[in-house]
Amino acid sequence: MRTCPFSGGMSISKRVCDQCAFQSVSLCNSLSENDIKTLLNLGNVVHFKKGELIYKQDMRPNGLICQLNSVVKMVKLNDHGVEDIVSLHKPVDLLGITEIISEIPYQYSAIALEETQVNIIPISKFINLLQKNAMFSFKLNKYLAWRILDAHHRTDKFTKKHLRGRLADTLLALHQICNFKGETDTIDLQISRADLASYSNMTSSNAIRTLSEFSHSGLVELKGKKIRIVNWEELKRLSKFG
Amino acid sequence: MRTCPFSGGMSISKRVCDQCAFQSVSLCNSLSENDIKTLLNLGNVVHFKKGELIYKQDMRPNGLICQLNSVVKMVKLNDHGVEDIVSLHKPVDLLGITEIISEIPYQYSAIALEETQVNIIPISKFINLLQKNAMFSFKLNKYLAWRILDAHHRTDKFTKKHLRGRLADTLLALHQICNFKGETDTIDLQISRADLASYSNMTSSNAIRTLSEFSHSGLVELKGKKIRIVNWEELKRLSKFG
DNA sequence: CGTTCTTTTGACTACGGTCAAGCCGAGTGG
DNA sequence: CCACTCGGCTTGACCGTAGTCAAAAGAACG
Repeated sequence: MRTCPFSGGMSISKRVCDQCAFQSVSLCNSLSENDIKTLLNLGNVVHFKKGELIYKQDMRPNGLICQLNSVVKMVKLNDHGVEDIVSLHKPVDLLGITEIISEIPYQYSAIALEETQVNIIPISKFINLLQKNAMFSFKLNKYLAWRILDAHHRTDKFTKKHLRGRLADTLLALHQICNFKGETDTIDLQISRADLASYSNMTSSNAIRTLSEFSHSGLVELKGKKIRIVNWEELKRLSKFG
Repeated sequence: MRTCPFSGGMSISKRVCDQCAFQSVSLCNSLSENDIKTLLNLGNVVHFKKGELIYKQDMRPNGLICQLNSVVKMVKLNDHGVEDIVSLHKPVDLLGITEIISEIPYQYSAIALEETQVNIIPISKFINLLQKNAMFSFKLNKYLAWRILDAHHRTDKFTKKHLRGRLADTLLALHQICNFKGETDTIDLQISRADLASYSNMTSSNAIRTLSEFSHSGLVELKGKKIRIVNWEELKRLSKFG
């Protein structure tokens, strides 16, 4: 089993990346350990507290963020001034890379869900690396291609599935996002029901309703914000179509 | 005004690419004329008739398709065995590049809407170019980044807009797709109402209903498959939110 | 222990999907 | 030249999924 051994360019711990779902694109699928080291050597480490804003929508990027420890959520202001959750990122991943490469302002805000460190790589150094190192650039193409496939998956999720399917999909995705902590069946993320809902593109009323439906039919067990997946098979079946 | 002067590596005609909407990603935004020439020199030209299948979903790619002349539609089989339209591509564009880079089977089928020529580049030659030429690889990163942004736009279209907004968005996109022919206000594409509907993620009943609503309120004029956009401002307003 | 925010549940509403019938237009044959 | 047929287009009536709104219960914070 391939491993993705990074944590902040400080200490090197093991993180299993082969479990990465389609939905949680990992840098480790395309970049080698040395590639990531090369990248991290260009930047410096910055500390963020729980709930802190890493960068803000509409601002111009001034550094590529390499997320090293905890889960980061991407949010976007909707027409009603509410922040919709767009995606969740687990370590190791690159934040804001699309905007940097396209030379546009951030499309989303990035928020650390837990206390975390990130590595910030100056844009010029990153671009220089890409323009000089064909193999690195090639691997980044692979990473971006996966992000495209992931985006298509997301569209399919929202256009082809009903409440139950979307929520099941979300739960499986959340599990993939936070399973790097070693927990097996339990989703333990500090996200509200409203976040859960907007990640599934539904109202929180419906997310809660559907979740309690899952709970009553023995698919999951709810303990506050913690969700334990009981019936994996049925949940996967629902996420395919239900 | 920048121009994108390609047609099949055979004769060189002018195609304006600066008009490219966000929705109709063009290769010319990221690759230079010389880059595209370099690419085309690796492959050979193949001719396709109107309605002909360029490649089929679930098959393994055996060449990168560079689309040179006419509009190509991407379709995906849905659960009911019907082909949903996923995207439309105008020249010059690369088809199946995501699958080739990710080394997976085609996610969609590609169909030529009109008689056309494509340039087919052997995968090994293409990969070799990427791995050797850092600058080319870098520019392809830009292209893929645009595709990611485009995919996000698509998700937004489907999750945040109602029938009218989605259809307005589709009409503006279709115009961008086929305006390379020189027509100014008219969308002249050989696609059925059902295609129009599935491109807008709605039933054909609703696409037709909404289209005739647009027609009655003077937004568009319908002449068979041809759609002439009359009230651009209102259509753009609707596509933002309606 | 009260204030405030989040979660939960219920009743109502509306957007959009389903289904079916009628219409139009192109191609075919009498 | 005019029925006839067949496929896509159009419209209407009905229904189901999911959004809105509100009220109450619970959790978190000082």
